[in-house]
Amino acid sequence: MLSQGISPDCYVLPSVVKATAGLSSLKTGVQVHCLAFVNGHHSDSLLLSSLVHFYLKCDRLMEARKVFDRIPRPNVVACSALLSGYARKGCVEETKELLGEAVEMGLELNSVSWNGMIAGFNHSRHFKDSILMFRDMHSEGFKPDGTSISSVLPAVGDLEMLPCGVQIHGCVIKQGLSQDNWVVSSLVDMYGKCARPNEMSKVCEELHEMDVGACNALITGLSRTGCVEGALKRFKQFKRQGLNLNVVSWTSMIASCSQNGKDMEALELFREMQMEGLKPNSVTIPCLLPACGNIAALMHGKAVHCFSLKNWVSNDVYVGTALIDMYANCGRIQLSRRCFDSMPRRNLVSWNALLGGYAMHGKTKEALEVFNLMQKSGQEPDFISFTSVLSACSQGGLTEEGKFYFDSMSKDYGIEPRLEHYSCMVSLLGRAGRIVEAYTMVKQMPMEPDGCIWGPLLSSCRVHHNLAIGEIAARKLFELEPNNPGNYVLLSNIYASKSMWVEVNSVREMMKSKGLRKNPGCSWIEIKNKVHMLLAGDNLHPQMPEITKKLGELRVEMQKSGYLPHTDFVLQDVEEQDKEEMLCDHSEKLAVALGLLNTSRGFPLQVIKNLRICGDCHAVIKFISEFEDREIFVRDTNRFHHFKDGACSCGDLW
DNA sequence: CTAGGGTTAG
Repeated sequence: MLSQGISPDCYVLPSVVKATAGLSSLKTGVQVHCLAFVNGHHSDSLLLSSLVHFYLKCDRLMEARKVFDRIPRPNVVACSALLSGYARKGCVEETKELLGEAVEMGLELNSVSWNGMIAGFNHSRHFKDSILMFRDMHSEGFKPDGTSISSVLPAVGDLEMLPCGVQIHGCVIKQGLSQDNWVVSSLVDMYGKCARPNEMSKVCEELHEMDVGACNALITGLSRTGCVEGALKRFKQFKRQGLNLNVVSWTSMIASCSQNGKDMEALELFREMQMEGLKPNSVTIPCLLPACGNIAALMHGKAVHCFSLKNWVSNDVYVGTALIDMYANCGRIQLSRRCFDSMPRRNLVSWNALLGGYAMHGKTKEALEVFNLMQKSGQEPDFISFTSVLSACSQGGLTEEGKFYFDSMSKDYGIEPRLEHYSCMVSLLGRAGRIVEAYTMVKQMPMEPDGCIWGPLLSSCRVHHNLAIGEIAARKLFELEPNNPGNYVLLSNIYASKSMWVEVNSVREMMKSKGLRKNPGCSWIEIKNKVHMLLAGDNLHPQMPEITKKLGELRVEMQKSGYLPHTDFVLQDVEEQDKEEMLCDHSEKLAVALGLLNTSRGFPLQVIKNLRICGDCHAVIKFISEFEDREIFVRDTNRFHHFKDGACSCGDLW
C-alpha cells in the first residue's frame, strides 16, 4: 500500500496496529505510531485506542497511559483496556484512580471493563483485589456473566478462600450459568485446588452434556488430591463414552501419571494418544520426560528427544529444561550439558537443572563452574541453586568451600538458609566425620529441625559409628516419622556394627510392634526398550536361575581377587555364611546381573534403586565394572554412582 | 471499513 504511494488513513491504521500487537513487536508498532503521527492522525480516538492496546500488549504501561491522555474524548473501550492493564501489572492504586477519573469523565463502565480488571488482578496474583472487584461490580448493579465467573474463580486457590468460592458458586446457580462449559471448568478447577473431589464430581454430573474442558479440570483436580487411580478411571470412562478428548486431556493425564509414580502408564499414554491421531505438543513433552527420568528409561527418553526435534518443539525452554533433567536422571550428564548448550534461551530453572544434575552426579568442579557461569551470564541464583551448590560440595567432600558458600548465601545474596540448606550442611560436616560440629549446628538452627536434618545426621553416625549422637538423632526421627522403617534399620545397623545384639533386638521389636517391615529394596533396569523391575529376594523374574548362577560365578572370581563381603549391611543377627547369602539378593545386584546377561560386553548399564545403595553392592559393582568391562550407572535415593574400571565416581564416600 | 474481557496441560 505504501509502495503504491497510498497514505494510510485512520480507518486502516487501527488494523495495522492490531497486527503489530499480535506480533508483540515493539519496534514495528512504534514505526506505525510514527507513520500515523506524520500523516496527521494525532487525535483520532479509535487509532489512539488501538495504540493504547498495543502498548499494553508490549508491556509498556507508561506509553499506554501517555497515548490514552492524548485521546480528546476517551471512550469506555480505551479506558477498560488501560484498567485491565493496570490490574495485570498489579497496580492497585493506579487502577482505583483511573476508575475515579472514568466516573468524572462520565464514562459508563460495562461488564467488559469489570471483567478485565477482575482477570487482571488474578494475573498479578492480587487475588483479594480480584474478589473485591467482583463484589464492586455486583454492587454497581452489574450481573456477573460467564466471563466474570471464570475470571474471578482462579482467585480461589486454597481452603482459606473456599467460602468465597462457594458464594461464587451460588452466583452461578442464581444466574443460571450451570450449563456454561467455561464456568463449569473453572468451578471444577477451583474445587480441585481446594481438595473437594465430591464437589468436583457433583458440578460435572449436573452438566447435561459432559464437556472436554470440565473433564480436563477434573483429571487435574483428582490427581492434585492424590487420586491418580480415580483420574485414570474417569479418563478411560470419558474416552469410552466417545467424549472428544484433546491434547490438553491427554497431557493432563500424562502429567498426572508422571507426577504420581505411574511412569510406565505415562509412557503408554503417550503412545496411545498418537495412535488416536492426536499430536503431542510443547507442553506434552515436559510432562512426559520426568517419567523417563524417574525410571531411567534412557531409550524412551531419547525417543522423546527425537520426537521433539522432529516436531520443532526442542527450542522451547521448558522442553530443553526437561531434557536436561531427564538425561541427568538417566545417568547421562554429558548429554544434559549438550542440551543445555544448544538451548537458544535459558531461564533460572534451566540453569538449576544443569547445576542440580552435576550435584547429583557428584561432579563438584563442574557444578561450581556452572554456578559461576550463570552469574557471569547475568542469571541471579536462587535458594534452589544454593541447595545444589552445597550438595555438590558435600558430595565432593569440599567441607570448607561448602561452609564458605553457606555463609555467602545470606551475606552476599540475601538468601536466608532454609531447612534443605541446613540438611546439606549436616551431610557435609557429617561425611567429613565432624559429627559433633554437625550436631552443634542442628542445635543452633533458627527453625525446628525435621526429618531432612536428623536423617542425614543419623546416616553419618552410621558411617562414622557414632553411637551417642546416633541415638539422639534416631530418637527424634522415631517421633517425627514413626512409620519410616529406614531409621530403625540405620540405628540397628549402628548397634550391629558394635555387636550390641541386645539393642539390635530391641530396635527390631520396636519395628515389629508398629507392624513395620524393612522397605523392600527395589531396582529398575531398562534393557532393549523394556523396563524390568527387580525386588530384593525376587523369585518372580523368569531369568532368576541364570541371575543366581551369574552372581555365584562372580562371587568366586571376586574371592579369588581378595574380596570380603561387607556383612554389617545385613540387619539380622545371623551366621556369617547366611549374611553373605542375604547380601546376594539385594535388588541392585540382581538388576546388574540381568543387564550383564542380556546385553553384549561393553554396553553400559543403568540401574535405579528405591533405597540407598548398600556398601557391599557398591564393592561388588565396582568389581563387576572392571571384571566385565562395563560402565554401570546406579542412581540411588541420594545420588549417582558411575562405576568404571573398578572405581566409582563417588570416591567411595556417600 | 476501525478499538476492549474468560477456563482446563508444564
